[in-house]
Amino acid sequence: MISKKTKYAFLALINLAGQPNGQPILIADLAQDENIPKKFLEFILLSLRKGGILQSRIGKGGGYSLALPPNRITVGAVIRILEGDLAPVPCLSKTNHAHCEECRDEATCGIRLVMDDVNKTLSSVLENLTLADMIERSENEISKRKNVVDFSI
Amino acid sequence: MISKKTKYAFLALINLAGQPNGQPILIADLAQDENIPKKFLEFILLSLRKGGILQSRIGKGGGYSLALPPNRITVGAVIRILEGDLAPVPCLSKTNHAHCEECRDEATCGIRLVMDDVNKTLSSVLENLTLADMIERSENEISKRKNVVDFSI
DNA sequence: TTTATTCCCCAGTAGCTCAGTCGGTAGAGC
DNA sequence: GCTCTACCGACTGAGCTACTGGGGAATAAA
Repeated sequence: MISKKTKYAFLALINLAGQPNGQPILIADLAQDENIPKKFLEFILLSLRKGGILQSRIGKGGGYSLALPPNRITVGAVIRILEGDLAPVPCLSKTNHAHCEECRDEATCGIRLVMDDVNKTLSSVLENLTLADMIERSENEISKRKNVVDFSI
Repeated sequence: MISKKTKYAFLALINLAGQPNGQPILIADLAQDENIPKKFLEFILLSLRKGGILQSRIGKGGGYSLALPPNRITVGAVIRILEGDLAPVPCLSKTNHAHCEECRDEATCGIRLVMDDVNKTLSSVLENLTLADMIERSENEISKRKNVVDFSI
């Protein structure tokens, strides 16, 4: 289950992606638009900036904007920035690998071997889905529903 | 990331699967064998029994044993019993569906649409991996390593 | 150079979950 | 009826989640 933090991040990113020619938007406006607690959003955007997904400018006319085009912002990257490593067991984590104390032999541990499969599958799905997909899917769904309504009139 | 509870559960299940002709094993023995806090293991085994994966007998000669053959105990079922629903967003949960208050329109929410894909992929992977796979993979790895050692002598 | 604007950053907090622990109850077999 | 075993509810300390508050620092316009 993704945290609220991550969900807020996606809402913010979708909003930012909709901004005409990448114009910066203020934390305060974004917070109001998306109904996200301002201070919390501030922290989220900062994390995304440090993760290289957003860029910011201080002072008048400043704000946040995407640092990459939406089709290069993967769902996996966003989740990894906000939730940390997404390995299902500590011994599979690349960034902060910690071997499991319960494990007798890490190399032959069945749990690890099976979870590695899960991990690989999950990673590949999350790396192949992008912010652009999120937006496209949503738009497709909206127009599909609109057509249904139009026909039914 | 799976919790320690779930990892203990897999360790216990692997141990139980190795028991000759499904003989019951005591919580205390299992706890000692696998280095799991006894009281904690007690609760885990109880959950698995309620989930239909284990069966128990009280009194002398009692204990726990598998209620199903290892190839019918899926990794997904075990995780679901111990961690609860594995839906990535509350609005995708089948068992306790709660719509996300942030969401304007659930039907056209891009986050939901994309996460549904993730959810489906993850579910199908977890439902296709079983306790038998865990054991088999581990044994394969052990024999593979043993051969390497044999040849190197 | 002042001032308004905007992000940056640290510190704290209520409530919840995780990983257990304690103490007792109830059923099965001898 | 005694012993062995699983069953069950309540409790706890540490750490995490979802925030809130108070300033500080960079930037641009005046």
